[in-house]
Amino acid sequence: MTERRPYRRESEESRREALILAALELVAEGGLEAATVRSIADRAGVTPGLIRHYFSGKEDLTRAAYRHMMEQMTADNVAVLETAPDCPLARLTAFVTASLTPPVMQPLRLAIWAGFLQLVRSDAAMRAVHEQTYLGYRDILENLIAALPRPASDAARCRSDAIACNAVIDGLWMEGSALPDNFASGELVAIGLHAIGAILGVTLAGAPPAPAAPPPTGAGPNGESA
Amino acid sequence: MTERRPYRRESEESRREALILAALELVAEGGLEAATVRSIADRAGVTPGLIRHYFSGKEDLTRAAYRHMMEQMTADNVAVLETAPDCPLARLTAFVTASLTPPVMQPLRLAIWAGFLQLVRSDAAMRAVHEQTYLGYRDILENLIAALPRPASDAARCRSDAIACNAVIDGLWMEGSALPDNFASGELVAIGLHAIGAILGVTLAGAPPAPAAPPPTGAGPNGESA
DNA sequence: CGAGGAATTACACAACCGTATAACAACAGG
DNA sequence: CCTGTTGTTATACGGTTGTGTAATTCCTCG
Repeated sequence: MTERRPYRRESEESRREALILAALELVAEGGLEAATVRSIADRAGVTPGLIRHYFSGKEDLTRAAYRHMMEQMTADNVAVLETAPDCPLARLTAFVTASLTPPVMQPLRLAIWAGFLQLVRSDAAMRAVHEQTYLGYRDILENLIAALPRPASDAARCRSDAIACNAVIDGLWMEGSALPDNFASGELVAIGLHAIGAILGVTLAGAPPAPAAPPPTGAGPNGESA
Repeated sequence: MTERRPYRRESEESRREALILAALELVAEGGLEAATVRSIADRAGVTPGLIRHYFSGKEDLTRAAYRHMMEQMTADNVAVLETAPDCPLARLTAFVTASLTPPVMQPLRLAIWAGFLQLVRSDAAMRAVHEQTYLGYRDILENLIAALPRPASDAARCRSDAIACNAVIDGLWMEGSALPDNFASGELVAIGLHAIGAILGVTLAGAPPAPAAPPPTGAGPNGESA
């Protein structure tokens, strides 16, 4: 006669979050295929059956995890705007800098993002999440650009500029995450600020707000500070 | 008594290529997890056991498929330079345009690229292929930039400019592939040329060489023209 | 303090995965 | 035409996957 494992009842919210975080960790470490129901449950400290109690299936959990990461990534990026000064140039600089430094720019996040991308293509619900997050990010960028003191600020021009600047950020984010050893510290931020400044016709001073601050140790795949 | 399936003997080269193409198609359609030995063999018109006759295992086939796609992608992009005129501006314009139009910019290619990215992180051999392809592409771009008639063409400046322009291309390539419905035809090319022109301080005429040419029908995931 | 209900575990099951191996058949050389 | 080689198929096996279901235990409420 084997003894049944003891357990504690917990709130639906904390259980769901624990399962989502476990899934994200596993995707970051070994790709989507490493995030099986058994490994997720094991890392979350529960048994596999519990997943189907809080999610209708593995696909449901996967969608929730993807939405969680995308929202937190945008939130991390937007957070810097709340403590940024009123000067439009400084706000844009802070936003771009945040996009190209941890915790937003992290190899693990690229791994998660890429791992989910295949689902974005095939699953309509996940594509909606992706589209909403992407357009939301670009909208913030477009507003920052529209607030700049520039001679001509056409509406269509602001859209094009936002797409271009977003591409610069995405491209640098991707390359810096995929090949972190090929770039010096702060190099990508300087390049990004210079390129975006050239596109917009303004000068973005690349004064680092925090001089070479390393990422917090022991952070999870989303850089959440516990 | 069931009848045994008839078959034809074929060369090692054609069999290997058929298996690689089948694997790429499946990764493009349903991600890495869709490319099982059975589905690959089925699409290639053979039985699963044959895979292990031409490859030491599934991992071996996966590596070969990744290398095949990366090499063909670079080749497609470089091909336009052979028929481009001598004018440095026109050559850069053609190169950027090719990077942001089919067959290089294709949703299926982004899917394949993302599907393999997790292996790039964990497998040293695949990371080497990735790094070599990326740096090779950027090197071509850097040479095109260095050839431009510009006032100051510092070596370090050329490197920074190449990284920035590469980021623009990568970002637009990614966004255009992930959300193809959100951009008008030719919009990404125009934005890319304008942004890169602004970064480099030159004017890139966005004269479309082929007016609204649709991608070739029935092309495989690599756009190979049979 | 006792009972109801729900959170959690435990177990079972069919389907699928990659791999190994033996049997067969298509083609080449005599 | 026949025989040997080997490309190819067929089949089997252990392991893993996602899911369905019953049993159990924790907690709340009366």
